[in-house]
Amino acid sequence: MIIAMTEIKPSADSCESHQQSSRPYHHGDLRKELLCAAREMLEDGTIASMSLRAVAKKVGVSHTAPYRHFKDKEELLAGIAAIGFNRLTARMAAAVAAHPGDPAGQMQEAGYQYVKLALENPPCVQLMFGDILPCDDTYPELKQAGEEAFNGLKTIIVEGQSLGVFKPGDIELLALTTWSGIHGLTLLLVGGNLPDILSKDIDNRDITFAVTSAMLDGLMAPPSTS
Amino acid sequence: MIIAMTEIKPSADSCESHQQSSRPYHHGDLRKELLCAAREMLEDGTIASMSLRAVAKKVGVSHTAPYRHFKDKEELLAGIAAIGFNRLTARMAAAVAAHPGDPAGQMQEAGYQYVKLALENPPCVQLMFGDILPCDDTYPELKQAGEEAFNGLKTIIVEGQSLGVFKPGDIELLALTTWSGIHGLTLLLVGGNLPDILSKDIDNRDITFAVTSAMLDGLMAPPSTS
DNA sequence: ACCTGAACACCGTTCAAGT
DNA sequence: ACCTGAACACCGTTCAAGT
Repeated sequence: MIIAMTEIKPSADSCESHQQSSRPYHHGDLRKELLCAAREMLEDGTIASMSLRAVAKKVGVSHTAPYRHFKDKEELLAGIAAIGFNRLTARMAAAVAAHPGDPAGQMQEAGYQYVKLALENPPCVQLMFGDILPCDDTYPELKQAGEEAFNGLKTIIVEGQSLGVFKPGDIELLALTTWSGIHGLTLLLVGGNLPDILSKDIDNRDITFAVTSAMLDGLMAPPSTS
Repeated sequence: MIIAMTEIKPSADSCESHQQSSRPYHHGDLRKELLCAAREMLEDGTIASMSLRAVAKKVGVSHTAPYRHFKDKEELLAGIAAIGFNRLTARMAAAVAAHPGDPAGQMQEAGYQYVKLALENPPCVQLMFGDILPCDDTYPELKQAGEEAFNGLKTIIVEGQSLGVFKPGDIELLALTTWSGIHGLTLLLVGGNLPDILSKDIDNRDITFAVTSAMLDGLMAPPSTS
């Protein structure tokens, strides 16, 4: 069964203040606070440099308190990755809404949103796709969040096909192809693996649009009509 | 200046035995042995689980000995990543040689070689592209190895254009597009992010060829001639 | 030159104990 | 229920000392 793309959670893009406030012992929602603080720490640093102990200290609890809410450091990381997928899904839906009836435009915009999100928090992307977390049923929330994001992409392709803008063909395969292209570009940009390759004055939006265009049109020359 | 793709080193695909042998104090080439042992440890485990101390123990030296040969754990990791790029370059060159005069076939084969190499040692790919190591001039050997691999791809595109098989257009951009597609597919496969998406009986070779075909042909429907 | 052992400041995780 | 502090087995890294 394919999971339908249901409602898009607003997924509050910001976090409450997590300074150690009034209550000396009981926090309002320590789980969320830890998740949020960890996400922030990830933004400037690596996954390895984000220690559970440091997160606990930032929130103002002892270094063993997180174990009341997460079995593991891994479980915390899985929570962060799930948030990442939810945000991606939300932005893709917004991209679709912004270009009604224009699947190619939707695809370009969705790709750019993907790139932008990734650049805001590269280590989070690493968490979502870097083979760090298990993709099986260990973290159902994570798995479902990932599938919802993929379904968002498939929706664009299905609409493109029904409008006759995209070629007919296996949806899963076409979705995988476009996902691969955008995903690969994103990771190359995030990883900084494109240093001298690109002209200096071209920005990420232009690069993303250029690459998605090339992907949509294909590389092969049209059959000669001679 | 673009660095030309020079000679392909055979880059011995296997390692010498690294059991602690005769010499009690001085090793023949401890640097290489450490690199090799670390690469092997990476194959079954994660980057985090591969500790410098464990590598040293496996080779049979004290846990501080590696510091005679590597400034850092990071420097060791950079050495492993460079080896990965060299192997990729070599396999791409072999893919080109296997399909003379057929750029599309070269591209498909190169893509498959990329996928295959990645699946043999996923954490190594993470090291090569996962934003873990700096891409600047900190590790010149690593940087050059990466550029050589990218040049191998560009070579295919240049030949394809001159034969009229591929569209004309900016080479860097087309190379980036195909690299992104293959790179993204590889990481999705390595990361296990494609669990229920794919039919169970289709193997990686078929998937890779299908995706690269879709990339070469593009997704857009041909302009209607009505 | 090359390697060792002790030492330091960090981890993640467990567990008995406190509120 | 929720949190703490001590304790354990690990890290990476430094440094004086050994061959």
